[in-house]
Amino acid sequence: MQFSTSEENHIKAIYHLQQIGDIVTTNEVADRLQTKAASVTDMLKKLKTKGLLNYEPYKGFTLSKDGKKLALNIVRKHRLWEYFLVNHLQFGWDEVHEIAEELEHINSPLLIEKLDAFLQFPRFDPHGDPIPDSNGKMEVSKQVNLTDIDPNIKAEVSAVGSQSSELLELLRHKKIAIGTILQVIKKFGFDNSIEIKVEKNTPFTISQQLAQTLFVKPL
Amino acid sequence: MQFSTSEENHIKAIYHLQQIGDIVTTNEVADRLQTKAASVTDMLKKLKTKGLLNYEPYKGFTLSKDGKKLALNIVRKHRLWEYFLVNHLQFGWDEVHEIAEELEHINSPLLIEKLDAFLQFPRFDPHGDPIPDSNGKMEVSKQVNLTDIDPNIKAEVSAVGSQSSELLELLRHKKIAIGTILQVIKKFGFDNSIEIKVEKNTPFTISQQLAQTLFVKPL
DNA sequence: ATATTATTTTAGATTTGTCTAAAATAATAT
DNA sequence: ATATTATTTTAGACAAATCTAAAATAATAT
Repeated sequence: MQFSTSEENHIKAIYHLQQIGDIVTTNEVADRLQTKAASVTDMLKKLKTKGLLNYEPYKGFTLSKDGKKLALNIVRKHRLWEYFLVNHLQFGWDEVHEIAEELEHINSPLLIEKLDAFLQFPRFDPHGDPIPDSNGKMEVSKQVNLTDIDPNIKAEVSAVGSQSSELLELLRHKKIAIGTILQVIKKFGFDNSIEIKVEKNTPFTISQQLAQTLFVKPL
Repeated sequence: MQFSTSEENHIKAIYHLQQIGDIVTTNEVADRLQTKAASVTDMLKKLKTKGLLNYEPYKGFTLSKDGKKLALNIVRKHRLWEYFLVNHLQFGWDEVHEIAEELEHINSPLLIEKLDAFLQFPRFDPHGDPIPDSNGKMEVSKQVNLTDIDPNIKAEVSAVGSQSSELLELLRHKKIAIGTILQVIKKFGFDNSIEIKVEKNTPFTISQQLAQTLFVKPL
C-alpha cells in the first residue's frame, strides 16, 4: 500500500511522541505537525481504516504493527539521507533535517537499499541516532543524558534531543558538536545547571535545559 | 515562489513538448501527463496567473521567461539525480527515470549545488542528455538521429528518445546501450528500416521506429 | 462557404487534506 | 459529587487537483 506525505508525517509524529511519553494525545500530534487538533482527528480516522492505528474516539490511539513498520521505514530513510548529506555532500550536521524531511518521502525500496550499500550500512546518523535496518531493527546506542553523567568522567557528545534552530545556534556558540569530548566538573542543585569542560578549555556552565538535550557516550 | 509537484510536472511537460514540435497543444500535454484535457486547461489558467505561461484560451500557450527558467531547473535536478543514481548507486541507466521523477521535486537549491559539486559538475546525464547549469545554460551535444547518419560512418550511441520500458527492453535484447559503437550498413527505403553493425558482430536490421529513438555521435 | 469533425474550454461534481465553530466527552478542582 | 475547565470529536466549509459531460471554438473537407 502507498501512503501520502501527510499520512506518513502523522505516523512518524506519533512514533516519535510514543518514544517519549508512551501515551500520545491528539493535541501533541497537532502541535508537532503545526496543524489543528480537528485535522489530526480526521487523519486518525483515516489511518485506522488503513490499519496503521489502533484508535477509539476519545480513548486514545497507538501505532499498529503495520503502523510501526511504516514509521521505522520512514525513520530509516530520513537518517540514511542525513548520513549521505553530511558525509558525502559536506553539509553540516545541523543543516540537514529539513532536506531529509523531504527526501524521506521518496518511495523506492531499491533506492534505499542501494543508498544504504553506498553508505556502507551506517548504524548511526550524524546526530547520533540509530538507523533502523530494512527489518526495522536498530542498535540501542549506549548514550545517556548529560544530566545523568557523573563528574570527572570523559564523554563524547553523540546526539542532541532536538533540531530546533535556537538549540543549534546555542550549540554552535558554545562550540559543542557531535563528537565533542567533554567532562562534567560540577552539578549545581540550585538550578540544576552543570559546569563542563570541553577538551583543554576553561570550564563553563550550561543550563539544565541545554544539558537535557545533550546525549553523550561515556568513554 | 514555490510550486506544487503537479504545477512543476505541467511546466516540464510543456518544456519537453516545445523542444519537439514548437507548438504545444492541450491534448499533447494531457497525453504526456496521463490526465485529461479539461484538467490541463485548469492548470494552464493557474500557471498563467502565476506568470509561468503565456496563454490565451483557444489560442495556445508557450512558456514565459520564468516558466522556462523553472523548467530548466527541474530538468537540471532530474538529470543530476540520474547521474548520481547511475554513477554512484550502481543503478542501470534504464532504471533511473522513475526515481528521478520523484527526486526532481525536492526543493533545496543548496542541495542541488552540493550534489553538483559532489558529482564534479557533469555536463551530460546517463542517457546522453545535457545537464543545464544553475543559470539554465547547457551544452548542445553533437548527437544526431540515427536515421540521419550516412552509411559506413562509425558512431557512438549517446541518447535515447524515450524512457518507455518497452523501448528499454528492446534495446537490452538487441544489446544496444549508451556508449555502444555502431555503424550503419544500409538503409531500406521500403520501410525505412536500417541495417546496422554493432562492433564486430553480425549486422542486423532495426525498424524505423527504433532508429528514430536512437541518437548517436559520429566518431 | 458551409457542414462536419476535432479540439479546447466551461460548468459542475468528487476527493483529499485542511480549517473554524460548536458539541461531546474526559479531567480537575472545589 | 458536581461544576468548571480542558481535550477531543463532529459538522460543515474551503482550496487544490482532478474528473465527466456539455458547450464553445477552431480546423477540415466537400
